[in-house]
Amino acid sequence: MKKTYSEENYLKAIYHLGKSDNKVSPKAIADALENNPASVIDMLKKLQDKDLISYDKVQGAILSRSGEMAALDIIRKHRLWEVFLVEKLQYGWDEVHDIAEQLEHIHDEQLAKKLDDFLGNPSFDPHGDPIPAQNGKMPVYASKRLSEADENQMCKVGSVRDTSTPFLKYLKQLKVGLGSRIRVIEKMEFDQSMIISIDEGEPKTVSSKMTDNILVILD
Amino acid sequence: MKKTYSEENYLKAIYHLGKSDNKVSPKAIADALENNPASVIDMLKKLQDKDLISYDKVQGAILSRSGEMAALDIIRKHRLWEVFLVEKLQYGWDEVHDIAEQLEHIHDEQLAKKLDDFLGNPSFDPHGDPIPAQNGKMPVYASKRLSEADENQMCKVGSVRDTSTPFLKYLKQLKVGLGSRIRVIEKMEFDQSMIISIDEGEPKTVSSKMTDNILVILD
DNA sequence: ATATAAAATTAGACATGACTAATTTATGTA
DNA sequence: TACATAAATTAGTCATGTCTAATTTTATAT
Repeated sequence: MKKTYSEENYLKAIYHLGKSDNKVSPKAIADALENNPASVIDMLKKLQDKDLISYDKVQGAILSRSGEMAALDIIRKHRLWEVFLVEKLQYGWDEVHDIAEQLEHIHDEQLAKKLDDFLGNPSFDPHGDPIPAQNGKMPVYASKRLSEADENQMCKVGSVRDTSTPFLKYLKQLKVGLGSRIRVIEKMEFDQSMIISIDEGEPKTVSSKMTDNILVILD
Repeated sequence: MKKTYSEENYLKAIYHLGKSDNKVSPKAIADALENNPASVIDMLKKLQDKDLISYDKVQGAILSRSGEMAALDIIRKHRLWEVFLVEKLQYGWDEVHDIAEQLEHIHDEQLAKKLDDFLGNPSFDPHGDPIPAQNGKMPVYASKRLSEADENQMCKVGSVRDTSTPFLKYLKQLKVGLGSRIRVIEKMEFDQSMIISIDEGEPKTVSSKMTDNILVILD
């Protein structure tokens, strides 16, 4: 039961969208995949026929057991390849997303396992995201969004939730990376923006869109 | 001017078929790609429109300059990935072809270069085939087909011309690998089969199909 | 030279996965 | 409640790359 490139991308998108507790609507999927809702509905029907998801207007799209395993398998491969690209090929962490997007679709029975072993069985990818095990289990570790940290709190960047190239480039510019130490100087009530100091540098203002997408470990 | 997966496969096939001096006919391409001549003709037209090849009934398909560069680029990537799979991920040389067939289509400006550096700039892939440089130049070394060797000639396996899984499995069974020493014991005039000794082992009979696809360095 | 076979070509169809435009269903607000 | 808007859905179209079936061209053998 091999899946097409497209099917795999839909399953992945549905998985990610399903993590937040909102219902996974055709519109949401269309936005995530940058295509249109009509196309999405066509594909949802196909995925439902293959028992990879269930879909109805009220519930939205929900991954079946096999759909979720398939999604986790793609995500596992995506993140393992990201580790490879950064650790072995010396790419920057903000450059690897699009390449991993392609590599994740390579089909081979043994590949993920062999790559995993070669990389030393990493638990997290270069963005700090957990790499699912073969059985689909996710390694977890305590973390909060930066937006949830209190004023004067010191914390360490553990991972980023948005791994799009523009966001990562923005972080690079701010000199924020995994492990960067951030002190919350002030939280603006009205728009949730924050003034922070990065690695004890001068204060900078960042939006809630930024702080919502950074996961930190509190000191 | 990025090429599709399919276009890349056609260019590669045309390149390989063009190496032997036969004309590259729709039939030959169809056989190589395991599809049918009608499909091939459709694609040849598209490739011609993009100036990647020229095609007419008499000459067959001929790669243009840009078509050849594109083909060499795919072959370069294919062979680099094969080195990676065998050297780093511990695959057997008979297992990697189908995976490399997928990996060769990954698009990224820097990838081939970075992979090449990571692998230590290898000149030959695990099957002994030369890896084109970025500029398309092929490393060369003297070699002949085993079928051209004389009786009693001692030689060393330098590469294989057919890298299909069935052929490689057959070689594995015969215990023939890169560097194996082969002595030609007898050549049968009538069907060009040969009796050979592999690494001084007991004599074995092999067909001309086999000896035509093994390249050797004469002692 | 001509019959026969093989190869090349054309025409028409199909699957996949996308699109636009029109329609229906929900949701939210005055 | 009723209108306005957003979302979901349907119908029809399109590009890509494939196929089969028929037809034409080329090559081969007697």
